Amino acid sequence: MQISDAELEVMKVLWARPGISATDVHDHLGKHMNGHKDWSVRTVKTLLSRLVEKGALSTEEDGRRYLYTPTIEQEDYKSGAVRQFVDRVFSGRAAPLIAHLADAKDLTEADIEELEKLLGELKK
Amino acid sequence: MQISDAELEVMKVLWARPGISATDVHDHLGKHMNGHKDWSVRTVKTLLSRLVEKGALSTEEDGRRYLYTPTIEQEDYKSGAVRQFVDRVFSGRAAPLIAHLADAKDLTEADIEELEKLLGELKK
DNA sequence: GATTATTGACCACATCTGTAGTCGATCGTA
DNA sequence: TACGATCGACTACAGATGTGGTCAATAATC
Repeated sequence: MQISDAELEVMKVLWARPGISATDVHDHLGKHMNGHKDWSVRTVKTLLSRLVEKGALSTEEDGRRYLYTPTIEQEDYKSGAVRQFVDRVFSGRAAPLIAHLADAKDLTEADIEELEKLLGELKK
Repeated sequence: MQISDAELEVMKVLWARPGISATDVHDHLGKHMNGHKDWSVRTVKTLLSRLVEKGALSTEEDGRRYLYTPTIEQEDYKSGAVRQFVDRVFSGRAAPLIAHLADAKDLTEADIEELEKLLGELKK
């Protein structure tokens, strides 16, 4: 189940607040998503429809409108996305990916601490 | 500069062997890429053209044909791809990505060792 | 009650992608 | 030298994606 960039933004809103309407999704996209998502309501509705078609969202009627809820957990989606990405760019090898993260200085102090904690758990 | 999935496979061949012809790229795709890339030569040529258009490859005439060479380093591409991915799926936070890698058991023993080495360097 | 706003259903349309095909020129081989 | 293989240029075409419009029904407001 492929989810496009724009669709993913919509999913993020619904993962944070499952069971809201198209208009609500539109409002939250405007407000919370750093402003750079100023799609029209139509556009958001199209994205919602496509996500329903794809089976990523389920709907519940609420009077004349629909309330949307993700059918997949965000964490499950992320796991799949990570695996796909590692396969695609790093031919399935995870370590080089981490090296790149470090390179790009995308790792903060906090990230490094978290990494250490993770490593501790992995070695158990 | 967006590079699609299919185009990336072509780039991988050319990163490994810069300055080869379309036919050579086609042959290497068949041989080395786990067999699941059995595109026709036409398809490979289309991908090459698109990559040239996008500026990802440069060409050098060699008689009647072209030799192709990447204009971007593979490592640079990877860094960009990682950053984009982290932005898109993890809203820019790298640590959760690593947690997912661990979750998905995509990390082998060797990866974990490499991670430790990396951590050592990061803490310096 | 009449007008306006909202909603879902369906439609539009350009660009990107995957996957080739056609054509005219040329190169190598019988 | 005639013919098939190969090359690049151009064309094709369906599905995905980003972005939104139209329309008819209905809800909300003056």
